[in-house]
Amino acid sequence: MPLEHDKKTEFAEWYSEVVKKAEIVDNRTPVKGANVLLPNGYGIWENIQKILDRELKATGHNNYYFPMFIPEELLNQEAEHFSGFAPEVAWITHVGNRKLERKVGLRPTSEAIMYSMFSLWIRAHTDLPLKVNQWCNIVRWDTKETKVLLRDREFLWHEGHTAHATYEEAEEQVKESMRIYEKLFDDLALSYIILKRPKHDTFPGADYSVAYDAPLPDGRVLQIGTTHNLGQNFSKAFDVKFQKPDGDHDYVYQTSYGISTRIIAAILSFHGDNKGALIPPKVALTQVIIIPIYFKNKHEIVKEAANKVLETLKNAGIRARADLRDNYTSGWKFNQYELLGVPLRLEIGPRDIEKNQVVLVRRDNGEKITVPQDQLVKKVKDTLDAIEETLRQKAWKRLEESISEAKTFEEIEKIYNEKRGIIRTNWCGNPECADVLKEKLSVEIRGTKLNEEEEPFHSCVVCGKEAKQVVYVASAY
RNA sequence: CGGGGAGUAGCGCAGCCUGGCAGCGCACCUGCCUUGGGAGCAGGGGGUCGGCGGUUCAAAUCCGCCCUCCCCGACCA
Repeated sequence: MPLEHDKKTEFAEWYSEVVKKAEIVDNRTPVKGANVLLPNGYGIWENIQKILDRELKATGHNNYYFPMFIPEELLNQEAEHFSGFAPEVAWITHVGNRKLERKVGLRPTSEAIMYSMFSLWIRAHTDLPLKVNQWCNIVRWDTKETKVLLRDREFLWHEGHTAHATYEEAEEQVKESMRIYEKLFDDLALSYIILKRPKHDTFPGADYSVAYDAPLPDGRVLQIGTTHNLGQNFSKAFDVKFQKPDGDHDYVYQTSYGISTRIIAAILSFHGDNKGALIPPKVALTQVIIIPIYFKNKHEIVKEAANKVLETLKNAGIRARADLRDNYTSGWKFNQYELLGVPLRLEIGPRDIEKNQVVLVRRDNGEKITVPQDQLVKKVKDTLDAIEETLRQKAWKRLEESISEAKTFEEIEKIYNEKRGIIRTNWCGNPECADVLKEKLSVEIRGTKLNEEEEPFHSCVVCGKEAKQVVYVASAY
């Protein structure tokens, strides 16, 4: 077994191991929580960027780049927003030996800097909607323990920010962002539950937040994406006004949404196994690895055949690579590329050349498929699709299995101790009851179903008073 | 921030108690040979033993101070 730790029984250790051995991240950097994304990891991000960027542009977003420096007074302009992020903002206080009169923060998110510019750009309803996207790095200097990709001090993300003339348009924008995200998650074969966050867990300064929680194998959930309806909270704070057709003035209605490199942690956790990573085909740096099977005196023939197959696949738009090195045995390569998570392996040796065929081996189930050369491209594409579909089905099955129901505190406690997962239960709406859950069981009220009023089926799981909502509770990263 | 553990080659570790040439496995380089599930043989390269100071003829080893990382807890958008 290539990995020393078992995914099922030692998930935390397995995760740390797979992140490093699958060459996703090298965290041997001088600064805790700020790591190197290696080609096999950054490649996932680049492909996510391509997918998202295409959709964002198709829906009228434009890419911008804003400064990463945010003066304190600007960040402070929306009080709730500031107090939400203040504890983890990194500040520049000195330049050389000279102390700055006003310290400058490194963006923990870009609302403040962006909206201060929006107020300069937006004059009238004819300037709306404004749909801004930015790809950038973010700094959130957690003093507590960091964890590769799950909680880094510096990470990459995309952030969409829009301004609209009406609340209804902003509502529509929230939905559009969700459609874009759900399409991406589908490409990544991730499953999730969509929740409207409770008040106390709403993005600082937002009217409400919608988030995607993905069930990880250890029973905890990971937020893989989020979208906020900001209402007029920020436009009032940053004075983003526009003139309406009737001549009146109003503050714009805003939304923001984001997906970060954290999602790579979800990809690894969902699809990896004890052999290593398994990168979903749509985002894998290498989709097909070609391994020549050499035999004495037949090196050149095999090498030539492998190169020919490589060309064919590349010309068909498939991200293929051939490992022609002869100082590693084919067995070693099989294991290596399984560790790296390449979804499909193609073997070609003297026997195959004679029969004018190749052998495909699926990373997800190890199945070997013999393919005539003239069907090569089609079979490879079909198999990549089949792998993705298998991963997707497994993912949704996991979500289904992770949800359970509890009426009483004792039941939650029991479920928490046995398998965790997502627990459907009832809540009175009092934040104190949420605190009790967090303190006693370290589980959080993650939210309510978004477009579905669910009738409480019991009294509040903590205090026993009348429940107002059906909520979903989980232990989160 | 509190409690515990650990820093020796890229990785994993031994050596420390009892001071005396800095080692082992994997990885890496060269050559031969091999290749359909992690081959073999031979040769080779790589070290501020976390840092600073002290004791000593002599420190990876003993003493002091500091730094970093990991685990548990607290805290945390």
